[in-house]
Amino acid sequence: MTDSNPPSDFNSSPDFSSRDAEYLAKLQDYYSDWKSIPSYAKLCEVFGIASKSWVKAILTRLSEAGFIERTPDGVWVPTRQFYARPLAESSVQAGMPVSVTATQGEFFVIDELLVDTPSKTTLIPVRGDSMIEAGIHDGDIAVVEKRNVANVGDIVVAIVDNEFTLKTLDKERGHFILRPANQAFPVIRPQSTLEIFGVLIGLIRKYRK
Amino acid sequence: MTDSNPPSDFNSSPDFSSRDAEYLAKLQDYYSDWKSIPSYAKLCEVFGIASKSWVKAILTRLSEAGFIERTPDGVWVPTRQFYARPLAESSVQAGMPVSVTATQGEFFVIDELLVDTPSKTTLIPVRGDSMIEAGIHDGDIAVVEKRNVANVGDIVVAIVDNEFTLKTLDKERGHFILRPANQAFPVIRPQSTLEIFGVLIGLIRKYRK
DNA sequence: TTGACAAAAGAACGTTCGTTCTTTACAGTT
DNA sequence: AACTGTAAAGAACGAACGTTCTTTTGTCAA
Repeated sequence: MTDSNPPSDFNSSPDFSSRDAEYLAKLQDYYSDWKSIPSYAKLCEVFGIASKSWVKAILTRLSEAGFIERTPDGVWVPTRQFYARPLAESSVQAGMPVSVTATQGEFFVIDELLVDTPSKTTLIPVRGDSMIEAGIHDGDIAVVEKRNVANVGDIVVAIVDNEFTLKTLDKERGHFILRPANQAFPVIRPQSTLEIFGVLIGLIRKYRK
Repeated sequence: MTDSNPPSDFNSSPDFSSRDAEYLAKLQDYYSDWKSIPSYAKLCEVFGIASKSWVKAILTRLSEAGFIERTPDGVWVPTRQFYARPLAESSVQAGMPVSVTATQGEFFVIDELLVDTPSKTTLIPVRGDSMIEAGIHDGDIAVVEKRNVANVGDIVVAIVDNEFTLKTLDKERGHFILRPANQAFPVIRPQSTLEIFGVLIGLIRKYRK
């Protein structure tokens, strides 16, 4: 019974059986705990079987299905697909509703989606409401790429009078200014030079918990 | 010369030398490529040294410094700290500026921060402006946990008349309703039963590129 | 120039690993 | 009851692995 009961609709590798999907789930659980794919002997325990050669056969099929791969040194490692989050094809209309059509689409790893250069990226919690009209709320987490240059229109973390602040960078009569996205707050016109700490490249919000 | 030139200010383990920081960087680079910590022999190449026993000594120190650990089976695995993003202690005041004091604080892995149960979490792009007053913009990515129950006040992805929509769940005279966060849009009062696809647990925004 | 110590190398060894090949168990079909 | 294919088990083996212990190299201070 090969693929008579496919595990899900995002894989159609011919030799990937529904039982393999169970093995994949167990491997994903183990990896989620330990961030490592263990030896064949250990995988016997993880999979609940007793045969190393069968473990190898399973991993080979998981590899052909694109969930894991081997380094040039023969070490099994996960692929993107292994631990990625599915991105639904249908977007939700926050405006008008749209038909429920497609199911599974692309995959994304959130971390990789938001971070280009990890060593230069930092997370900064946002306090206050001065950027609320830009959809940046108190409690949001700003993903900031540290660099001291920015373009007009960028939202930047600037250091003004030795203080951090998050504002939109703009130019007024040849001088850089920092513009809040809240009419209750004043535009900041730095007296001396304007020092840029970094540029906002992403935003994270976590609800409830 | 132990720690005469510390690698950075977020670690003060007594036996963690500045050279160990270089080894850590090389290990992080390798791990970033292969998502795996290889054998001691391979690490000799990675570190540019020739001694397996010295590799072990290095890994032991990295372990004591909290960057890696061993599974019960002896496999080296990274800790959170190994590949985490720093979270600045000072928040940025989107409102009023705050002094620049602290430097490095906690660490977070964005993926783990936003996702509790990977298998039930999906990403859905947001289209339209009906939730804009909740700071949810066109083009944002909704992190949605798939489940069919929700509480009043939750922002939910609901299926109304076979259509997806993102709204705040509310109750009106004993009936569930879906409330937009934009006065230009109408409250949705489902005729039949209201089907919940999932609950919004997070939001991601990516600026520019 | 000797001593002391850290950094690194090297050798030796028992264990574990992945691989290959052969064999068994089981279910469905004829 | 025999056939067929899949799923799994098991044995055997050389290579690779981690560990431990000993030795060398380099550097600074006395």
